[in-house]
Amino acid sequence: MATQQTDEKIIKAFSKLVLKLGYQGTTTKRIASEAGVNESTIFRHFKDKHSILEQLVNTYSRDIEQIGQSFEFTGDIVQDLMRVATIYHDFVANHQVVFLLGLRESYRFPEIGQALRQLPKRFKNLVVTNFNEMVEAGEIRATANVTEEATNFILLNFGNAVFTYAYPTARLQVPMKAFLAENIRTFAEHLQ
Amino acid sequence: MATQQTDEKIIKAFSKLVLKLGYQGTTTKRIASEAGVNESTIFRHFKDKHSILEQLVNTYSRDIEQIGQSFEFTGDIVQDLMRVATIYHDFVANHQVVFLLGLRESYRFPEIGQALRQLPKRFKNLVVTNFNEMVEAGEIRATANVTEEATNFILLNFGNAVFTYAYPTARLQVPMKAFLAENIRTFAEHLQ
DNA sequence: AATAAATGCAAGCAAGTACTTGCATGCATA
DNA sequence: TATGCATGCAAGTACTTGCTTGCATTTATT
Repeated sequence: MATQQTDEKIIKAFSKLVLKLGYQGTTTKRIASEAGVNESTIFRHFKDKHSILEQLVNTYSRDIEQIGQSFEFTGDIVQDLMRVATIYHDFVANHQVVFLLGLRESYRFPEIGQALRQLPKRFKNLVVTNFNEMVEAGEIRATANVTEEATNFILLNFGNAVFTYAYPTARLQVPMKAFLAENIRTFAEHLQ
Repeated sequence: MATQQTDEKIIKAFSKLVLKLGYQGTTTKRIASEAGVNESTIFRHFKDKHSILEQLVNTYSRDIEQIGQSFEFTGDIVQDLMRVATIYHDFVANHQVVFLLGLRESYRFPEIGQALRQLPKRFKNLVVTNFNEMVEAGEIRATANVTEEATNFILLNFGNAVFTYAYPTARLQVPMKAFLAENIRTFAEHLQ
């Protein structure tokens, strides 16, 4: 029942369609057509439609654990925050489907919400660790409230990501590169 | 075909259900039951299901134009930003349904996306105006990049709103009052 | 009391949905 | 060449959805 090639075709089609049409709009017939596969074949590879999503969420969760494992702080706050932000946005870009489905359908699929929540958690830890080291090193002034600053940093990046992927046509949107180079820098400099 | 009372019952039921069940999950049969009204009555008041949503979006758009019309800056940046943030979050709280539907379904209903985009625009204008005055008044240092700071401010608030309403059960979430009192203050103080 | 408007009720329709089934066909491996 | 596996194909099932219709009943207005 499983040539991996077909699995991938289905997942790829599913992903592409979900971005355009949402979960419900992504019907099994459309998936089949987009994947160049018969509808019945989908159900030979996946128990049901929901399992396709499940597989994507699993990948997402597995990838989350890799985040920041080999991250080395440079000691320069501006550089460090820019790198953290870059990692964050790369991750979201590579998991757009789960990210968006989490926004749109987490009320219906609690497990996605569950998995999604790990992301800010993980990044907040990373940032808090960094901030604490920086305070000790004198790179951040001692009066700074580390927790709030870290939260603000995450919310800023999260807000930008939602804007970028949920409203691809909006105007406020800052191109990602400029956002990382300028807005994150602005934020970081405030801490010094 | 129109006693306003019934109109309101339907809209209220629709709103309540959409928050829990999303647009597609909010079936006309459920609306009827929640509103205590016969299903056919819904279609005597609204052309179709989508028109219920339309009416909410119209209200949203009308209300947006009121924002900031009578806003007077105090000259104290911390206070001003806290007030702007409060107005923002009150607005979102009063229009949760449209805000959430915009997040979830704007790919399907472009008009909602359209209406939603006015909100950050409007607020960004408000903030930029304020910032420019503050720079002249010496309340914000002249070296500050007004546009980026304003964008960051909006994204911060937006991110927090999305977190609050899209993931009501998440843990990173900062209670709104604390967010306004502390995180916004932290942000504002950086500008001085 | 008489008229008209708003609603309830019950049945139903057309279209779409996820998913199934039985069989024929192609393809690779042994 | 023969066997088995993955797929295509076509038809169909059971269910849900938005929406309609015809008629009886209530409610408000004059």
